[in-house]
Amino acid sequence: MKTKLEDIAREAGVNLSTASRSLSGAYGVHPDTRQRVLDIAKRLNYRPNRVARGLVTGRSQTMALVVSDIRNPFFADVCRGAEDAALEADCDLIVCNSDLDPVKQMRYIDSLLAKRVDGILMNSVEALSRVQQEQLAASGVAVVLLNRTAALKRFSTVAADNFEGGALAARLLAGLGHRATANLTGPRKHGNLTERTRGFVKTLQSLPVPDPVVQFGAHTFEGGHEMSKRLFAAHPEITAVFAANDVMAFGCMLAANELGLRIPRDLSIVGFDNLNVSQIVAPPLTTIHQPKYELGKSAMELLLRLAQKKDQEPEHRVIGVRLIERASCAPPREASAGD
Amino acid sequence: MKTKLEDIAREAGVNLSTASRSLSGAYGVHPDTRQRVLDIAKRLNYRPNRVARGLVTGRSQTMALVVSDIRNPFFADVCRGAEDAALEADCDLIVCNSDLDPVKQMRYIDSLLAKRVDGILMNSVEALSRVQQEQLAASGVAVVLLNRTAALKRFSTVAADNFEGGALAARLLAGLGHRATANLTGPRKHGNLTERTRGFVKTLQSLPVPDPVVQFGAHTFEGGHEMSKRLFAAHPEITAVFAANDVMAFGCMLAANELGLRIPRDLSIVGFDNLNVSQIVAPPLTTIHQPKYELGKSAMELLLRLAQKKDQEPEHRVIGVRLIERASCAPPREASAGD
DNA sequence: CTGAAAGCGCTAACAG
DNA sequence: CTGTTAGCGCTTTCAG
Repeated sequence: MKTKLEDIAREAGVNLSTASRSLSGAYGVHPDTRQRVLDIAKRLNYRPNRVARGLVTGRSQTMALVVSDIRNPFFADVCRGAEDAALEADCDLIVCNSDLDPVKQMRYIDSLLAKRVDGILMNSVEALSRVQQEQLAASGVAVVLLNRTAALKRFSTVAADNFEGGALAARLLAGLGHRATANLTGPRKHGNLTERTRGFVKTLQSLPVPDPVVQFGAHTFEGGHEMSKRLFAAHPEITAVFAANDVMAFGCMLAANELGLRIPRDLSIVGFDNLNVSQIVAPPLTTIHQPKYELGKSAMELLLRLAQKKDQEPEHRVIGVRLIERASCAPPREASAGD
Repeated sequence: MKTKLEDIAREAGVNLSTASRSLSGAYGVHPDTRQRVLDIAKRLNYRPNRVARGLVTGRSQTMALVVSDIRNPFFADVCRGAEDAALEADCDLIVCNSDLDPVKQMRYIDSLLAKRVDGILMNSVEALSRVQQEQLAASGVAVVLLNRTAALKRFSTVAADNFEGGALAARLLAGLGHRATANLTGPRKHGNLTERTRGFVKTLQSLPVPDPVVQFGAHTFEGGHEMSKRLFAAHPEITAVFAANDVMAFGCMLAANELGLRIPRDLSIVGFDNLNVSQIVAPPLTTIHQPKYELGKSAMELLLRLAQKKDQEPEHRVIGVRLIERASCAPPREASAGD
């Protein structure tokens, strides 16, 4: 039914291999012959079967991206950057949502390896057991991680300077006069988020300013919402919160609204990511900017290089962040009121 | 290097086909033999090569999703729904960002067909020429479209009731007393968005209320921003705008803020999609809700069915929408001030 | 420059 | 229940 190489070879009166060579643009074929083959291929609407080719070449021209959830706008940006880079190398991109679930993540990896993808770009590898990580490394696929705290040093990584981002938030809030602070962060195994927390806590300690109360939870809108409700109930003295990403910050804002807390009068909030929407929430969110699209793009470019030439040294790129000051932060009321 | 079926067959002292049968769980193999093979496979960390299997079975266990831009949270939601449904059927999902660019879209389709994906879920087919659509239909892949205005009736579709959504917006705004309205919409070829516009315009006319000024442009945050700046400059009399999706509405809100227009005092805005963030923008956005995740999931389930049994009648599902009233709409000032 | 032939790793008849 | 035998559609030596 589908026209195959054999059909066009027969039509052109040449051998299969000549047809193959003509189409793959290899040298060693007479221009006329080649043109003839090309014309016939076009006329017959020929589409080379890439899975057959893949079987012999061992490359699938397919990359994979494993993230916790594409609905987080951060990952959507990363995904777009990765996809654009992949497209330039004529590769397609499979996306997988792991929800940070070890079972799910391993299942995906198995499937990807079975399909012989050329490379895997992963949010994180922390959910995997040591043996699983070993297996992954042993499998030979190119891997690059989107965070730095890889248990195995052999994986390449590209990530934002999360520690510095947390530090930036700490300095801002402390500078404004906040002493009772909190931090909303993701699951303990989430490398990037806990790095931000570490930067925040360490910097506060160095200033010195009292330790923040840190809440671990789901790094989603809902997670931020839940954590905040609990936080405000247990710690009414809190005057500022640093959310380890913007969507958690949004959840926090919602919780604040529900309790009648005014931002930034009663509560200062700083996020992390600088999502597009963070400039139009109420009030516009002060946040740490990281170049999301570029991060995905850069990571995919590295992955493509790794997939091409094996046995390359792992590389570790860290990407700068910066503070974006908007309207969600102000000095604490107590500080000015002397209460 | 990688262990293959032959290795485990040799190790188990059975024939290749017996090994194959044991692993694929087919009937007709002695439980003991089967268990032995399974054990050896596990011990050797065997991963069946799915591309080899794909070559013989003709199925790749891979689906594709072609959207304009995954960074639009609407598509991220749809994508997640589609991915979850695909996962249940043991399929992976390739995602492609077309930017509604005909060349890019066709290039993706070519690549997907070459890889023999089992099905394609597409935002739209409007960007394709008639012949391209014919080719796609002739290729035999299962296709389902995420909008209803398919030029070719043979493609299945699942979409929200876009016309009704536009009508809902019209009735709300007209009921509030607005007479000078505008509509921000996407490119003319964008089926869903123009359908919303049609519902809006027709309903206004039936009320009757003066025709809105409709602006066509990029259906993105930036697009909404640009269109709004132009709109407010040319039509200062406008008191209400219906944006054909939430991200354009956000862009509109930004433009309004920049011009010092207060929402909803000076300007009412209604969006479409009911994105998560629309409840925390300033002010919370009145919008038309459509079940995004479910839409993607339902569409993928249909696609999976189509991919399984060929020659099935195309199916057309339309999913209900509803108005979510929040704080971005109010009666026009002129109406009450009598100006 | 072109042809013949040997696989890539797996499944699927068809026999036994 | 198990083994034998053909391929799936393409690339790639190796000869000519």
